[in-house]
Amino acid sequence: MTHSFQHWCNELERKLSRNQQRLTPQRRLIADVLFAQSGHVNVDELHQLVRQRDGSVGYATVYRTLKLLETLDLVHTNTFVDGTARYEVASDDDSHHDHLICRDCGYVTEFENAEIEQLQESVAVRLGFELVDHRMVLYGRCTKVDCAHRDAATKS
Amino acid sequence: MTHSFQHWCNELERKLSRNQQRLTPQRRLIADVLFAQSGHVNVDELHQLVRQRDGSVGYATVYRTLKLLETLDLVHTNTFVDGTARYEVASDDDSHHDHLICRDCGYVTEFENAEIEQLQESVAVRLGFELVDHRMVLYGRCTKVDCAHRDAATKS
DNA sequence: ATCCTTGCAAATTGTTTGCAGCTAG
DNA sequence: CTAGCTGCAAACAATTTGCAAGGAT
Repeated sequence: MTHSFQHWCNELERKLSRNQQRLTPQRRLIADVLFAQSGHVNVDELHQLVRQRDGSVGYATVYRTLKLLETLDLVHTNTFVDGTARYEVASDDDSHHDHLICRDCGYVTEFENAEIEQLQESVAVRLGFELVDHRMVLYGRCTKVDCAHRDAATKS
Repeated sequence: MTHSFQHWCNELERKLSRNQQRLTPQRRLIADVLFAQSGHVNVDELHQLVRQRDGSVGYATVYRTLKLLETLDLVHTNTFVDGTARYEVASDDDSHHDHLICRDCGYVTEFENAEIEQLQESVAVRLGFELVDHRMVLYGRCTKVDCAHRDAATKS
């Protein structure tokens, strides 16, 4: 499950100071905004949201901060929605969720499935690999006549 | 299983002529080179290989041809190796394979697993979607001390 | 003082497009 | 001829980088 911003931010500060790096106002702000979004923001969207709170933050800083957060393993990246990099806060525990995305409206749902993960593990072993990570995205369509999530698409 | 170039190329010609499009020498050459590579070539590599046989073929033609082949469903695209688009010949039947990629050497292995696909189907249904497609990539490491595929990496 | 960070602008990278000439039917 | 196709160069979009100035320790 996702934890509190407080906790996540402490984690961030701790990891930064370990490398003589600083939790600057810009970084804290970007982290805050990213955390507030439940997930899958791209750099442009994030930058705009950040600017609403501090108009002086530059594009490059958002890029650099996200890359930093990624190397600290505090956010995860994916590019499956529209090719541009999108970010989401990494979960605290070692749990891993995958994504199901609607081809009609672009709505993204998250899910976990231990059974599949187990099979992935055994596939890897059978092929002589130690499984480190995986990415899985299901593409589908709402089964209703009118895509139930179509509203969600227009908002983005 | 993958079929013969002959067959695949006929398929290409047929689909092209259906839309008053032509199987030009350039397109045939690109198709040939792509087919010869077992898979996962990017545009740059492909372009260089093509140029070895015909130095006059332009970059844009390679891009356009690949996009064309993709819309005709004769090749598949993926970007999971290094972010750049990579291509592989689409399989004849409706079988679908996924990829296992070594974090150490970048070697790509393919596999099929019906059990996982079945579970994906049921996950989608449970969430109210009709499953259309999926992408799955496993990231691992060779279990040997020396990555067994390291040589393959240096060649790319 | 030192060294991390920032904002800006310029540079890169991967990919797409406009256009004039060429080619097949 | 007409329409599709090509190569080139220019255009684009996403991301990265160099640099001089600002700020924390």
